[in-house]
Amino acid sequence: MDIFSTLMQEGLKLSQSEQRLADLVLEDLDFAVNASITDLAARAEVSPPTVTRFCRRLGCQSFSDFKVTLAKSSYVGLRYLKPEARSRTASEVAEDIVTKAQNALFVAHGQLDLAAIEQAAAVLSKAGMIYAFGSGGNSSMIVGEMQNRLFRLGLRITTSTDHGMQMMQASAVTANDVVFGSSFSGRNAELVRAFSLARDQGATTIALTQSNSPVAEAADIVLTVDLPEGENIFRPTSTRYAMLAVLDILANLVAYTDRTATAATLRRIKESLIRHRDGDDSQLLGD
Amino acid sequence: MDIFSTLMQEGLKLSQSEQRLADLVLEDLDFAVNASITDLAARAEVSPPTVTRFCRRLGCQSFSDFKVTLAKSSYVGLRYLKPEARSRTASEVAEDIVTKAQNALFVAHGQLDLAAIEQAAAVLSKAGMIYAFGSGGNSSMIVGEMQNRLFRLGLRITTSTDHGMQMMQASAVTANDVVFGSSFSGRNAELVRAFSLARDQGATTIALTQSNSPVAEAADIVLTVDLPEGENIFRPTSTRYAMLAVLDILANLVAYTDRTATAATLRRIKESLIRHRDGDDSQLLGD
DNA sequence: GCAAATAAGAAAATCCTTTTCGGATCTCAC
DNA sequence: GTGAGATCCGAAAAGGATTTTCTTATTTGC
Repeated sequence: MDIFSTLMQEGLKLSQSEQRLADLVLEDLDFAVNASITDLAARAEVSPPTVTRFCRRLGCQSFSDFKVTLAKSSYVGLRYLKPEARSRTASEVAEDIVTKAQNALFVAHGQLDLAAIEQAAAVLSKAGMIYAFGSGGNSSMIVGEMQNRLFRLGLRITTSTDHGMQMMQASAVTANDVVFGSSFSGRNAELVRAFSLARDQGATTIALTQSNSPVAEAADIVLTVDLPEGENIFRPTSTRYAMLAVLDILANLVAYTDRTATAATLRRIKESLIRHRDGDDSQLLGD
Repeated sequence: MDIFSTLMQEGLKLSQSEQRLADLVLEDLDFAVNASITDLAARAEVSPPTVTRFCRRLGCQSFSDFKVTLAKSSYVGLRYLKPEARSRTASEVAEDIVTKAQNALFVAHGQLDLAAIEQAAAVLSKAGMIYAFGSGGNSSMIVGEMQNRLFRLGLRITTSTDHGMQMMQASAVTANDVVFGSSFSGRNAELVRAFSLARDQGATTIALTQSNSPVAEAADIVLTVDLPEGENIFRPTSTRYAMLAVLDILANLVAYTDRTATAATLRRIKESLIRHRDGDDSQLLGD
């Protein structure tokens, strides 16, 4: 368990002085991580022994252990709390985007519903045919990646970003098929309709979207990614990174679900990669 | 500058004892981060003052400053050095994929050639027409994203994943155009040819690829991402995350290059988003 | 209202870290 | 070679930081 989350959680039983320490640490992580025990104690208006006891209560052996743990575990979360910086220079933009992407991964990881992902992996690996639907720039990237990851495992998968085509395909599925749909906002009404049509046919539906959204409610299995997005319209959404990760986890689990079944396909891909590595080939599989 | 990279770099001028410390730290970061100065000194067979001097040489104020810096900056890198873990459970797979993605972002951020990105942004923002080329699952995702990010800024951009079409388009460009090409391996021979054709026409070429590769050498501006990829064929490449980040930075810089020019387009997009947010619309722009 | 538990600081002890100092080794010009 | 100057590095001491111990409130539960 990560110490940062521990500190933030509500139910934590702390005494008055310890709570003051916790607040101080959360409020100024930079200070907490760099200060000595006496400085920290002074600023929280407690005595040094109280700080030591506080660290022990949080599961650390000593104050320095606490500092190291804090420095490690909160590195990503630490920057998350800072107010939106107005970045202008290339270096600021780079820092900001990379940080946001790492944060998105960090937060999404904490939210992961592993049971749902495992269930989705099981369903996908047994599917007769997989239809991956998504529209708009971001979701169409996601379904493209979905295909890119799953065809390699020997699964039968097609994608569509066209609503008309999605409706027709959703009407044509059989009970053994799976319809996978991605929607960032969760309010893609056509996707909801496509799910509904597919469920009428007895197919299983999987949504990758925001929780408590129409799309989420329309699907059998829901993989949720709920991230706060900044207001900067110049900034591409960092949710993409999180969704990509969910997809990668899903694909990986599908691969592991039935290793013997996917092994043959993967071996062929690997051989193909090795065979072409030194030739004048365009490295399609690697690219 | 991140202390982890500093430690690894070759040209660092360290004395014998200091080198022994550096080796020890790199070899067992976990120990280095948790040990006291006396323990560390004892294990490196040097005296405590030498450790203090070592920390100062690396730009830290004190030993504890060094430990915190190490814990912070190497948190991601630290796990990177660990041998490939055989992950099986869903939770392990998730942890592994998220960590690798964060690592990829972390490492790529450190390698960024900001000058090249700024140059690319300047060239793109002034381009008459942009052609984005990439083949294979990963690179075609990248060029798709490239289009997704740049059309929003009012730029004229088309993509192609088809070599034949790429050749034809590359032959048809004018001096004012830009050809952007992505290749994970850097050995996409057709892309090299397309770059060469485009340069013959006087167009500017930008590559997003591995450094010192044929594709990198064939382009005017090179945005490099050099990441070691594990051997696990089941595992999707984490380089995608890094490339996506480079793209986001690029797109953001393009947006900032000429705010007045892109402002109009962005405003329309924003209005469109707001107008459709509560309607029965598929949220195309948001998705 | 009182025993037991808990909380928290003062003081002391311990341990860690840094500074100071001096000896050893190396470098390099002559 | 050889001596002046650098550099390296540990011993010892000084100075803090951290923890332990002890003690005194304060709270809790009965």
